[in-house]
Amino acid sequence: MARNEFICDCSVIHQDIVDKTIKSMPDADTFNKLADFFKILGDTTRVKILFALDQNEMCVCDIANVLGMSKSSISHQLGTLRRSGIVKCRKSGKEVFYMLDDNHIKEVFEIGIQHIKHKK
Amino acid sequence: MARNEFICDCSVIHQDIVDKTIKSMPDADTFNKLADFFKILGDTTRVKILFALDQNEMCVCDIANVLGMSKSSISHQLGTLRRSGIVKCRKSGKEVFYMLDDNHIKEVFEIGIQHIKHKK
DNA sequence: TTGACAGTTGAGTATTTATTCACATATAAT
DNA sequence: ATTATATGTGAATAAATACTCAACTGTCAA
Repeated sequence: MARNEFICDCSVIHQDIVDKTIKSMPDADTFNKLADFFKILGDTTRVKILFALDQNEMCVCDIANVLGMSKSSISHQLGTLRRSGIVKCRKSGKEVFYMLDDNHIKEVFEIGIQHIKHKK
Repeated sequence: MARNEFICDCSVIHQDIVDKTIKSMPDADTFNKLADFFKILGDTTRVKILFALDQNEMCVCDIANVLGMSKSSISHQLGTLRRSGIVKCRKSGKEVFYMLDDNHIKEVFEIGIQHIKHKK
């Protein structure tokens, strides 16, 4: 009770479960990085980009045309994906070709699709 | 060129790739649902809740104590998770026990952890 | 050098959303 | 009935963020 009043306003019902669970929890940094990873995938535009890049490497202009969006918005999102280590790029003259830099993306997508089909 | 000027301001560099990719893209609804699924996972509090529930079913008060957060915020997040079909609950007297309702969660987490370790 | 094109980027705006707060609901115990 | 406890919920606030716009860099070609 002494500790809990500083943490939240409830009386703990199952102290044993709470203690056991707290011990098993990874550190905050792991949770933050995990959430950040999923946050990146949690945007329609980025999901489309990643799906497209899973098929071919593409330049910014190609991606913009596939998604029917402006180059600027695509470039912003590619920057986000690049900083997250999910895509990488290679320059070729004036063009910059983007490609996936994480072979887990396809697996994650497949599980996601299983989820949405299961819950249709 | 005629179509592209309505879509974005760029001249398409690789029309064949663009056309092929557009054909392979799922419908917008699928992308939206996929992004929504990942968006749910893209929050530190919800990730922690799901990790905890993967170990034991727990009541709201227990979860609040494990995370060190208010019952209200936990309840809000549980509502979000419930509406997304990721957790379900059972009532027992005054208490409401929450548990996972999607066996894909653990798999998705494992892939996410692989990602963050790979990119440390 | 000049122009055209591919891409990047910072500021601004509008939308989404996580938490808090206050209150409501529900169940159990007295 | 009344009280206490467990949870749910609407409104408000603050923070995060996706897109647009305008300007910029860098590269190629004439």
